[in-house]
Amino acid sequence: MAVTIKDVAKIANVAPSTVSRVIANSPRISEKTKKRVREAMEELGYHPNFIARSLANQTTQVIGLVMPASADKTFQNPFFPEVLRGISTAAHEKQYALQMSTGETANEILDGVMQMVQGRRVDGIILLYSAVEDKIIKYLQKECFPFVVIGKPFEQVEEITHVDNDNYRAAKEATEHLIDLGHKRVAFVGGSIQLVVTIDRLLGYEKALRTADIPYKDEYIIHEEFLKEGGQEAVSELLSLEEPPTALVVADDLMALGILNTLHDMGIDVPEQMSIVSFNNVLLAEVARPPLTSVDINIFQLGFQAAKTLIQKVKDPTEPTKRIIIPHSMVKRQTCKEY
Amino acid sequence: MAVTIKDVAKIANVAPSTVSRVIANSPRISEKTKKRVREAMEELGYHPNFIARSLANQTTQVIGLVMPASADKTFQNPFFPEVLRGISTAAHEKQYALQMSTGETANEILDGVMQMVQGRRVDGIILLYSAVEDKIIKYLQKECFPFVVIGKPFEQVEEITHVDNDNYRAAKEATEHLIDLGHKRVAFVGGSIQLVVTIDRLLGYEKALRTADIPYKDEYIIHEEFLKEGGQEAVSELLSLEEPPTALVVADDLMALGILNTLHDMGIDVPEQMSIVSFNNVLLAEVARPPLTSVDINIFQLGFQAAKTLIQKVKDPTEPTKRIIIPHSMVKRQTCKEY
DNA sequence: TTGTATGCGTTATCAC
DNA sequence: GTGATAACGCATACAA
Repeated sequence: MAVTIKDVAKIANVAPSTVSRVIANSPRISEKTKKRVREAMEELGYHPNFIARSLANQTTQVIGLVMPASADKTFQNPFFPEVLRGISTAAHEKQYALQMSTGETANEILDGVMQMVQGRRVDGIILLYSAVEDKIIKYLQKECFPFVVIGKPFEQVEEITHVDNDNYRAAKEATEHLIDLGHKRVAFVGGSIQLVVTIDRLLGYEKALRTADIPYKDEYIIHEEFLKEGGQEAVSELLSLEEPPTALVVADDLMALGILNTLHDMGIDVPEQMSIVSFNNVLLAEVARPPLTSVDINIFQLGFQAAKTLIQKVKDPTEPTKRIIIPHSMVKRQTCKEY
Repeated sequence: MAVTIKDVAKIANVAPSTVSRVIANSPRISEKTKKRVREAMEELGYHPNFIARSLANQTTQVIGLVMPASADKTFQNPFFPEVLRGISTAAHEKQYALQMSTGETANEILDGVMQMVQGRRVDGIILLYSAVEDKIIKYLQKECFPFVVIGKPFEQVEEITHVDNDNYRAAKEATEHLIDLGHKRVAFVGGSIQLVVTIDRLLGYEKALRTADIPYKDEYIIHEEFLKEGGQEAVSELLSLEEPPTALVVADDLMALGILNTLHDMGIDVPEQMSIVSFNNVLLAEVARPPLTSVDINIFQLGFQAAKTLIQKVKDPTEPTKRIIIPHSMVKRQTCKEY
């Protein structure tokens, strides 16, 4: 059995409660006994038992993370390591640990979340994605459990604390950039329409077209969670239209990479024959050939602010609902050209 | 306050201990009372408190994960989401939760591990990488805490349970493939020499050369944790040699991608003027242009087996030390050509 | 400033 | 089969 607070108390000649107070650095303990107790802790190699502490004060110092289903393609996106890094940094600063959901399907994940919450394993939860009709959000709301969403909630935007980009504006700007370059036939290649981010970016794209008086065509809109096969299909579909697009707004760097390669195989030059703007600006964007013009959404900050906000909320449940918008910026590289 | 075992006991008209036995599905409780208790649990919406359970039976059902420092480039490698998926799958099967280390530097991470262990937050630990002179391993050994390493431990290979590929043989085979194609000037581009995997692959590479009676040249060995700038430098360095290599063994797909692009920029055709074999076979390998010939190391299995093995070890501490080797296989795509 | 007593929600060891 | 009761290790209200 490990060394406990009692052992320390004994050899420091104080009561266990005193040791507890020293750990909490209570101001009402004399420096003298503090020192004595600390020496005893040192001597015995004492380390507080977090589980016992959690049980006593009903708080775990753990944040639960809900990732997309691991069976999901989304999981492979470089977006996740980077948000994780942001979350991890903020959590570490405030001495919080991170616990991940496991599960391959949405239902398994929901079960996992229920375990975390009801089992009192975590103090709060961060959802790393936002999808339509999300059961998890509904559950957490019902339970009044502290949580923060990364991305825009599908419903009740005003009532749910979230950290997001202004994806509508970002997509609008990206599209406008293409339009400014003279493109009139601009297509949109998005990820799963189940993801709110896809919806927002699509709306921004539409808005830009409308403002520029460019007709919106259904054939120009493609949704796929593809990487390789899908990319090929999507691209050849677009190119076989009577009026193929001259520019693409692509929802994600990873997709853009796939498209870039498919175009390369088809002998279509980027940016000479096709311009591309994508989103996220992960490392891949720099390393692609040609390097991708991509909208930097500041993924690290997305995670960092989410964790920070959640921790505030956990510590003070009266904190009001917040919406935090992380700024974006377009990084121009070499995939866009005048038309 | 949430509903506890006592509440259930009360309305089921039994003692709390009986409820506990029902939860554990003890055989010495009559089906009749079991049913009654379960109905009560249902009615009240009871969920067991994991923290309390952990305290009582000294086990958390949580596995700790030690990732590389988040400041580290390694963190960005697509390797991690994939091992995570493997670990997550195995953990989920056995009802274990996952807790991640946080921290930007090696020391911060060591502190975190100490918290996990001493704070009794986790039942066992998986190290997702293996580096030379690792303090964490030494600490875990000293504490006799159950852990498994993914990769080969730098020291005491026989005494540490680990899950690894035969990286020596994998690199040897990759190099031999190049040699079989007629290449005599084969260079090695590896990641951090602090990583044991790099060392193993380098040794395999050397062995292949020696076996084929090809002299080993220091100028042909490059180590860098680069992605973009580094890649450029490394490549131009190699190419400016009097006898530049005609083929490259690259330790990682991500690096290979960088090199591919640098070569492309320099107007050097792959595979016509330069052949490349890389490792890991992540999605990137397929999506690169040309698609990479890459050694598939079965990352998912690496994670899956690690978690499975750790759980066995946690449940039965007398389990002997194990070394599990996950098979690899070379996936030939389009980056190699006869010389 | 410090000690005592009690509770946190379970599990486990006795009894009966 | 089931019920008291004592841990598990710590925090805290209340005393002193």
